[in-house]
Amino acid sequence: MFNFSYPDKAGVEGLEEKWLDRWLREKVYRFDPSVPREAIFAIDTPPPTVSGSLHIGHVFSYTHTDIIARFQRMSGKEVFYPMGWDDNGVPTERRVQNYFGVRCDPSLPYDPAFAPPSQPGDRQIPISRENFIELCETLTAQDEQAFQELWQHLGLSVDWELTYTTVGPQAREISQRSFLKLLSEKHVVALDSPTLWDVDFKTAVAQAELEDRETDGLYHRVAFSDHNDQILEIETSRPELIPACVAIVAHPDDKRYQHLFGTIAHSPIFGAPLPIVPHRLADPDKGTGIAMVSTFGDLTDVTWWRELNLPLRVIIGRDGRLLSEITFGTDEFPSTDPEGANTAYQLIAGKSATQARTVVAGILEEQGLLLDEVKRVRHTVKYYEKGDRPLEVVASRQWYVTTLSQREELLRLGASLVWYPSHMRVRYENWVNGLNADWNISRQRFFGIPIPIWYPLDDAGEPLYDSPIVPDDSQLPVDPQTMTPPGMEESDRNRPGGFIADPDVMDTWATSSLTPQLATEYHRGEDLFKKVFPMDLRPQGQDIIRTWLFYSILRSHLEFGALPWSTTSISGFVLDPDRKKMSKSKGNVVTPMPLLERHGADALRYWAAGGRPGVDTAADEGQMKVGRRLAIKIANVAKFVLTIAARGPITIDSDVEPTVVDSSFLSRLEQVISSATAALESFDYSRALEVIERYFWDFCDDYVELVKIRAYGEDEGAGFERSEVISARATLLTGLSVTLRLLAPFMPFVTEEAWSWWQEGSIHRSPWPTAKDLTQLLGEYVAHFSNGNRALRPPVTPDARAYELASEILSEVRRTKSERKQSMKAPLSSVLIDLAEDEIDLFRSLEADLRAAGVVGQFAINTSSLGEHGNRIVEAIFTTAATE
RNA sequence: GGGCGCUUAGCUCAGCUGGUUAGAGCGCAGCCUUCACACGGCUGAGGUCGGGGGUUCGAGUCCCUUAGCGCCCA
Repeated sequence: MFNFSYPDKAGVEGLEEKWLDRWLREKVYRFDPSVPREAIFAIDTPPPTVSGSLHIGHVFSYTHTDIIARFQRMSGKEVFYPMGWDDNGVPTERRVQNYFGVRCDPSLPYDPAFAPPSQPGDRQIPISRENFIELCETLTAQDEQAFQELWQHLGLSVDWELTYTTVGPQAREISQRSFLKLLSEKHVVALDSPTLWDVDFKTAVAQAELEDRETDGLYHRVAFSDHNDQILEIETSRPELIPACVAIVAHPDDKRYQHLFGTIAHSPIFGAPLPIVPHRLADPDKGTGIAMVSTFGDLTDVTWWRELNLPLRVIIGRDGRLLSEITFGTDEFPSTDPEGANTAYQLIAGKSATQARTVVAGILEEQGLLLDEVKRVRHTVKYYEKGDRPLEVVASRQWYVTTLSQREELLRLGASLVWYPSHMRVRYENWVNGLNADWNISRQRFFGIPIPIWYPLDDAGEPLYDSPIVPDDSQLPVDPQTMTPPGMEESDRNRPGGFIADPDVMDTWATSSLTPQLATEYHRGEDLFKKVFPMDLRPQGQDIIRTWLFYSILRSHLEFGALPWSTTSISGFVLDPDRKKMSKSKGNVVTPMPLLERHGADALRYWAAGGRPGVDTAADEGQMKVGRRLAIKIANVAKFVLTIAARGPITIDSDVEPTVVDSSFLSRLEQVISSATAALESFDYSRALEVIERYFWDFCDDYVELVKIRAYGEDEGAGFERSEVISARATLLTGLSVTLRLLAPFMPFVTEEAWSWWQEGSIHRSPWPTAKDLTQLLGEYVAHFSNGNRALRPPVTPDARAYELASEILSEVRRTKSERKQSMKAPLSSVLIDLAEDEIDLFRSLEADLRAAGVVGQFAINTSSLGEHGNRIVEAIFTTAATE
């Protein structure tokens, strides 16, 4: 039996605090790993970047996932739903620098007494690598707290005992072990080669981190000289690279330059001999159609250098400035005029590329080698996505993960992954098809997971890169900067015959791409991992398909030969209320906490659930208000139904058969259950909500209104049979039970509250409603209302038209009253309605409910003019003369 | 330049495999307050589906074309 206990006034205030606390205490969302794999639904949660700001976009996409998680849990799955914190990498470093006003100087020794200033000063304080890392750890811990509070307030049904981070000891261990495994299988290699390089961050970056930006550039038309000392006009936007020039290229079919192929030209100012060679990548329509090749101005230069076997003349350093120790007239930098070349070079040595450009342009102009006005152009230049200056190409030693050779397999895996929405697959395919480099995973940064490698030093103290020393598996995780390789002593570090550590850390994606392994605790023995991997769902943003999703597939493929999950769901962005993209610089970022406090978690979730999968959605407080109203309505109708139900058992002498309209209503409910379930099974939470919400308002406006008088019972004097009263109460309660459960994934707080007024246990662990439960539930409630003495007789075959017809007539009665400006309670003495012949019997079975709900004395039936009036109601006579 | 998505009521969006008078919410207008709900309820007025062409008995829904917006990639 039920324990009905509901408040006098139903509201939604304070539900978050009450239920959050209880859910945590009662471990409602705890994952039970003992069940078989088929009974598990595993989610590879996106670990939010904790150093980033909290914004409404987080609420949006995480709510989508939580709705699915809650649905799966109620459907009987044990939901593996961990939370991760992404605290790794450059964003954290940058935040620590700004927050504390410090910078990392790896040459400094550790200062155990160091404490950051309370306010960042004007100048960044240099601190040691270890001090810097400590600050990173301190700050991320704080940031994680703020995120956790938001998530809990929002009601995410995460199991907080499954939290992981992307830079902690487990992450280090898993990342390093995976690195070493790929290394032993030659899927990770170190190569000395030209790399895209950010001169401010002083690190290599990968293709996925590039961004094309349209920038102002200057085209200089420069006079080179050909083998006959004739002028050869070449256009370049980077004249400062003339000293790094190694060749000149034109398209093989370009008629203008056929006669020059095979000859030697010379660069202006520096007099370097330059072979003129054909290559298909030279664009005849660009400039004069003939281009200088430098090492390196961009990635095309790299291709030319490689394919044409050109020499290397590096003048740009890792800080983006021109190297000082360049001498012309040497083998490396040949020149017909070493003295002039060196004098000119002295003017640009040590300058930034931009400064040097101006200087060289000045010299060219002075010497009459600038053939035309310098032209302003808009062109696209590659930037590091987090960087402020164009990328340079720098030759350096980097670690790469095999990628290009896996293209076909990666496409095949992408095709076998289920995508919601499905067109997002195309973005992945475009990316894979456009790959042009292996994945560079080494970064020349401080806060990250170290490359777990040392190198022996020969007797001259030179590192032997070809024979790296790897740690024992039992040593992991290692920091090669502070730990020593097997069999060596700390005193052997940096000493001829000893060893040095690899100075680099891994790209943060090299760890984030392992979140399935991290979450399933791959490092701890393989029980959980074996059971849960591959996981079921990867929810994530569309912006990181080329990084997180792509890299995760790549790693899983290389290591396990399989997809890491069967399905991915891709969320859209949140736009500001004016449908503009939110960004810090525009200052239009919407922060979630004030909204949560103003409207409540259920209301924000309602708004989020309205954003269809993959579709960009505006932060709309209007929708949040609608959500809040819905939550209040849920509480109220629940209270009302329970008020009626609490009137208690009625004595009757036969079993109960549900009335025609009651079973008709139940068949509508059955349809709602099946379409909502189907939508949720295919991750279409917004469609499910739409179906459920529409039904919910029908339930309130039509069904409850239609039967409430009957359900009150005999003492209301409405003249219903006792069994009809029980049928109404049982159906109302059935409707309420199902309605609350259908809404629970969307509005976990108010549904839990209403559930607690009459049920044991959390609604979030109660079974998801199914069509076949309805009869059983109804039977239980019939038994309840008949003191356990009576059962449910098999329901009549439900006639869907009954509930429809009743709703239609009730709605017309309301319209009639509204049009005559009468109260809904104004009595009508007589209503004349149109019915088809075959509707009359059906109507008779609804008539008593309609008379009660519409306060109608009697209905008169007209069968002759159906359809002529456009309405059912032909005429309505008010008991007291209507004013019109 | 290539790709993907979008263009339906004043606003934000549904409309899945083509089929009865195109739907919802917000906003707007009108009405209704002691008996679930004024942090409310009921009722109503608004569109011919970006433009053009085609397929079809029939198209918002398929095809072609065109314009605008957004995103991704080069």
